[in-house]
Amino acid sequence: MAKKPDLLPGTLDMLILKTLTRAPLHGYGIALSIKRLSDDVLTVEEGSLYPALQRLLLQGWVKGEWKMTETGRRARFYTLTAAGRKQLGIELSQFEQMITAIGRVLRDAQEA
Amino acid sequence: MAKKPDLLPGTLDMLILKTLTRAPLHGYGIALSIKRLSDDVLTVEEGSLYPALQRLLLQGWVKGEWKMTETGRRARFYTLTAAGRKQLGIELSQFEQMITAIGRVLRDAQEA
DNA sequence: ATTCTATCCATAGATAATCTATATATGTGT
DNA sequence: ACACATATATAGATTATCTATGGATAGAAT
Repeated sequence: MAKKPDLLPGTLDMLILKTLTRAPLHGYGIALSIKRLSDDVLTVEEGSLYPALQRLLLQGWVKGEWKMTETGRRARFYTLTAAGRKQLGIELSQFEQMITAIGRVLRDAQEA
Repeated sequence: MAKKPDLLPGTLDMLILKTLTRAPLHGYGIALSIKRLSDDVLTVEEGSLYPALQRLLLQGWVKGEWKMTETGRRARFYTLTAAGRKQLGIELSQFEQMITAIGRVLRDAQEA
């Protein structure tokens, strides 16, 4: 039985950046948001999430601040930076290009 | 400058299997076909292609036979097996599910 | 009180997929 | 002779993800 992957490799950073366009969120919240919006199809494991957030911090695409949640827990909230917003644009257009290209191969495009 | 990937990780096997539904092909031909159908967006490097073909052979999703090309070269032609056809179906539906789910996150789906 | 579940962070190690680079060989065109 | 397209293949590096932990706190349930 071929195991179903939790997400499409290469898309996690884009999903996180997109999620942060709505509002700053902590890691756990990001994971929950992606899971819920995707109707439980996409699951972001901690072992993928936190390394990804480290990557994004290092690139300067997000910044992090420790704050309190509404429920009185400390959590690190991530905010999209201007560079991050720009990066999201790049990733979105590359992704769309890829998907379109894959679609052409899958639909067995005959040359015009 | 973020380097643009040649393909979306996790999609290569599917693309190869799909390509073989048209006709048996050798490795080089598969790579060319994908490149052309995708309008040069998807490039399959040798270092990705041949390991992928080994995987597919090992799984029994394709079989390989040495033959002569029209131009008189020996080349290994790959043919889709019944199991391969079934696998392609699985991968196609998983892929579509993933893309749909990613689309929901990217389009910022509000709950109904 | 204690236990369970949910919330929250983070890392180590394994696994898998892809890319870079290289090696080999033949046929065609110039 | 030389370049280019055709054709296969592997070694090694890189990167991304997953599995499996480990910790800590809050709230609800028993």
